[in-house]
Amino acid sequence: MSKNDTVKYAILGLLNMEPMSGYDIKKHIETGIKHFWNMSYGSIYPRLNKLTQEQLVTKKIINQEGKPNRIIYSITEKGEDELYGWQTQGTEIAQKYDTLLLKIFISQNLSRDEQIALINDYREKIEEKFLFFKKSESDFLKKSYESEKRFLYYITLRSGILNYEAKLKWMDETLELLEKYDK
Amino acid sequence: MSKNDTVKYAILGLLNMEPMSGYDIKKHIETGIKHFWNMSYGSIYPRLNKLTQEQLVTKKIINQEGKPNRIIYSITEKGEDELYGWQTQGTEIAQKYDTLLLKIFISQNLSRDEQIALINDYREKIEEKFLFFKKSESDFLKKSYESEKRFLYYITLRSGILNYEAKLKWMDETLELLEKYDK
DNA sequence: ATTTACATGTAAGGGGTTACATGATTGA
DNA sequence: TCAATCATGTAACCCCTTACATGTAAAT
Repeated sequence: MSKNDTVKYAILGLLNMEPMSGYDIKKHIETGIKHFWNMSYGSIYPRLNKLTQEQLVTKKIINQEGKPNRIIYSITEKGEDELYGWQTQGTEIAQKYDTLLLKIFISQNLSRDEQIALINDYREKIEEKFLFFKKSESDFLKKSYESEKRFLYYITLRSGILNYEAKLKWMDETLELLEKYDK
Repeated sequence: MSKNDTVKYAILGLLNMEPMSGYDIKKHIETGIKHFWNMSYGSIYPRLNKLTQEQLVTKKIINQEGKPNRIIYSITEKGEDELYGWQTQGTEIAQKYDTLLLKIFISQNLSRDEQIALINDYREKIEEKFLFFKKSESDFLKKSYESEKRFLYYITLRSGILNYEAKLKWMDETLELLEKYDK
C-alpha cells in the first residue's frame, strides 16, 4: 500500500458525487476534468474490484441486453470516512497542484470552511515558491543577459513565475467565490 | 525503443550545452530547471552508459583522490544530429508543455527562427484548447451555478483557463524576446 | 560529532498506460 | 459499410523513483 494513493481517492471521490460504473467514471473524466486529471481503464477497473474487496464501495449489477451488464458502484460509509480523511488532510503530505484541484472538484461533501482551509494551506506553499522565483529573477536582472545560455535560463525562469502567478490567481479568485456563495 | 524518449534527449541536450558528469547533470537540474524537469540518478547513470554504447556520447575519466573518479561525458556528432532532429521536430508528436520548455532551455544550438517556429507551432495547440475552455465557460455562465456540483465544475474550469492563459502569455513574451535579441 | 557534498552505480518495486479480447448496436 | 459507442476486464510492458551500497573530505 502506498502513502499517497491518488487513484483510490479519485475514484472514491467521484463515486461520492454519485454512484456510477467504471465506464461512467472514465466518461466523467473525459468530459470534465481531464485537463488536470486522467486515469485509464487499466487503472480504473482493477481498482474498483480492489475497493469492493476492501468494502469501501459496493456494487450493483444492472442487466442489459445486447450490451455487457453495467456495474454500478456506490461508496460505503467506511469509504466515506477514508475519503474524508484524505480530503481534509492538508499539505503535510506533499501534494501536487493537480491533486488540490481534484480535492476541490470532489469537495461537495466538505463545508465552505474546510474547502477554504485546503486552499489557504496550499496557497502558502505556492507563494513561497513564487517569491523565491521572483527573487531569482531580480537577482538575474541585475546583470544583463550576457550569454545565450543565461538568456534561455531567464526565459524558462519566467515560465515558472507566470505559472505560479496563475496558480495564485486561481486560488485567490476561488477563495473569493467560496466566501461569496454560501452553501 | 520508445518513440518519445525524453530522458535521452534531455541528457543529450544538457551535454550539448557543455560536457559534464552525471552528477553535474543532476546539479544543473536541481539549481535551474527542476520546476519543469526532473530526473533521478537512477535514470541518469544507466542512460549515460547506454548513450555511450550507442556512440551518442563519449566519456573521459578524470582521476581524483579521496573521491570517486569523475566521468565527463561529451556529445558526439552523431549525438548532435539525433538531438537536432528531436529539437526541431514540431508538434506532430504530442508533446507536453514541459517538453517545450526543455527544448527551449537547451536550444542554444538553434537559430532564432527555429526557436520561434517551435513556440509558434505549440502556441496554436494551446490557443485551440484555450478557446475551447473559454467557450465552455461562456456556455456555463448562461445559466447560474444551480448546484454545488456545477459550481465546483466551474471553479476547476477556471483553473484550466488561467493555466492556458499563463502559457499563452509566456509564449507571447518569449516570442517577443526572441525577436528582440538577435543571436 | 555529525551532516552535507562529492561521485557512481544497481536492484527492487511501484505505478501506470497501451493493447488486446469480446460483441452488439447505433450513427454517419 | 465503417466507425464509434457501450461496457468490462486482463496482461504485457515500460519507465521511473526509492533505497541501498561505498567511502572520503569538508563544513558546521
